[in-house]
Amino acid sequence: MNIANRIAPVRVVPARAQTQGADCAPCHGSQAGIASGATPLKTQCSNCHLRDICLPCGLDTLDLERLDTMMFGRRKIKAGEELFRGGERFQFIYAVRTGTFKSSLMLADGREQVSGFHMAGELMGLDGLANGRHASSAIALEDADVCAIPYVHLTELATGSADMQMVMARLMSREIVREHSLMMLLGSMNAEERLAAFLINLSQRMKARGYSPSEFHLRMSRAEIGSYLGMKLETVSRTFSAFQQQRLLEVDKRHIRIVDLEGLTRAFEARAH
Amino acid sequence: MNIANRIAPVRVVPARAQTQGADCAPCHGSQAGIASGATPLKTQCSNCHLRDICLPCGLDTLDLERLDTMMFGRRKIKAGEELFRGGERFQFIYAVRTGTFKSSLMLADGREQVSGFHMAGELMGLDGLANGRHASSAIALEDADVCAIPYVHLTELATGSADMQMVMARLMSREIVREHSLMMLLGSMNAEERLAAFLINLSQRMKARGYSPSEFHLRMSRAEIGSYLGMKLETVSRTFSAFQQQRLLEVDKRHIRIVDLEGLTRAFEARAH
DNA sequence: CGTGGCCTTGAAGAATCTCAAATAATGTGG
DNA sequence: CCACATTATTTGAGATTCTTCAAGGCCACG
Repeated sequence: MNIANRIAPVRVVPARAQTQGADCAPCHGSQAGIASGATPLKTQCSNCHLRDICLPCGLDTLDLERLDTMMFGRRKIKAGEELFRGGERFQFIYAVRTGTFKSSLMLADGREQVSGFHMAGELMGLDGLANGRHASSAIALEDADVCAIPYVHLTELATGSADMQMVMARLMSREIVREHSLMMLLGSMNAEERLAAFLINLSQRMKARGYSPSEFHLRMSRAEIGSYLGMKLETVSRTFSAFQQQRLLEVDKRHIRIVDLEGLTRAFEARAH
Repeated sequence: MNIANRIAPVRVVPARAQTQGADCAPCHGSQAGIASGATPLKTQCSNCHLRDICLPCGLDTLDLERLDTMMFGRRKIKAGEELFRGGERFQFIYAVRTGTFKSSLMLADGREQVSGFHMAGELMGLDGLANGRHASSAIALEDADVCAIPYVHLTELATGSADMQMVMARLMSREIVREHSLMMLLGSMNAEERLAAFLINLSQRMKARGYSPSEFHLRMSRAEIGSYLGMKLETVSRTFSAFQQQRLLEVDKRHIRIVDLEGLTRAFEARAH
């Protein structure tokens, strides 16, 4: 089993059908309830270029049509802005259309812990159901664009369709599994393994979206990577340098080129014992 | 905000209604599909002493009656035995009735990472939905007794009831939030903070079940605590000793008495910065 | 009463963090 | 277009925390 698959998306069987606990969603016309920033755009899940890796993935034509009847608002978020904040009332689930987000948890003393990075087709906000309030905040790392999916509508839809219910449940479960991987990583890996796992996971997600899996641009800072991986930014930086010296990567600031994927994979399987 | 609340259960509003992503479930009569160990016992959710902290929590009388019509199998597990294993086909969600479990993830190289401890009224197995296979294993830490809840039945029930759907979704979301807390802990706390958080969380869960919050018996070994908290067993042991010297605890092997809860709470809020 | 498992403790070593400084990249206002 | 402020990144060196290795004690069990 490939540990990299456990780091976030977790893709196991047919691939396509499980990109991540995140997905795109139908989008056409804004709707009451969408807070500021809603743009009256008309798009539908069935036409969305992300349909295969997003929410509708796994649904049959009938359910897809029903999804299309929903009026999802679109929302544009500028780099650095919050999509939602921890503690805020939970109303929507958000599907990333373009851009990248980080989600993070706040401690009373102000410490921040990044709990995930989200790219096109991935969902955010699932943690809000528990208490009716978002547990985490979502912040755009670059200018971004999301579908705001009213949770109540989704529930209504699910009431009639077992498939739809299944999809929802699976999405949440996938989020749980994704977090499992992160726990694993935080609980029992060293710096090199963590960073290797992170990069391999990113690589796979880029690939799933049609981008080069071996060369990409990081949207997050060293500090954010560090927070996510449970290490200090200096350690992240040093580990990047180490990988470069081992000729596994070529690093130029945020531009990454994976030179030796096999080696990188070994880097996080190579446990002392 | 109390970080302890973020360590596992995460209880925010009225308390009762959110004990943990785990719950008891109706139990009467065994049913086809329950593997070995099923015992034909007849109990119903509505009569279960765990009903307020388990699955039925939050359901109205009608839904409760519908739950009662389901035939849940009971299963006894001896200390050290597996309830289910990672990779196994997902069929049931399990509610702890008596005893304590640990759930853990396996890495290819054999390393184990404990991802949670589960006590009466808490649910296990929610991570199986994602791929139709359990991602983690559940092992009894002492002789235990569970309700095996066939997932498909639950889905059927949910198809008719928005409330039931809500309950399910909330359970899963709670699991996500619970894991958030662990991530936070693993990602940004030192040994003392981790152990303090762990003990405070345990204390709260004991209290919610009617046991003394200040004096209890640990069901897990130092190694298991260590795995869960991302530290070595020796470090766990040393940290226990340190707390004892600081007169926060009295520790006798697995018997714990919290002498100074306030101090313990400070112990994991007291960050260097 | 011997054996194995679990826990505690010490001492040395390794990994990571902290502090500090230099460099590079970016944006601002003149 | 340039000087300057700001932020992100890299790198070094010492401090700290946690781990590793090792030894001994306690307890339950056969």
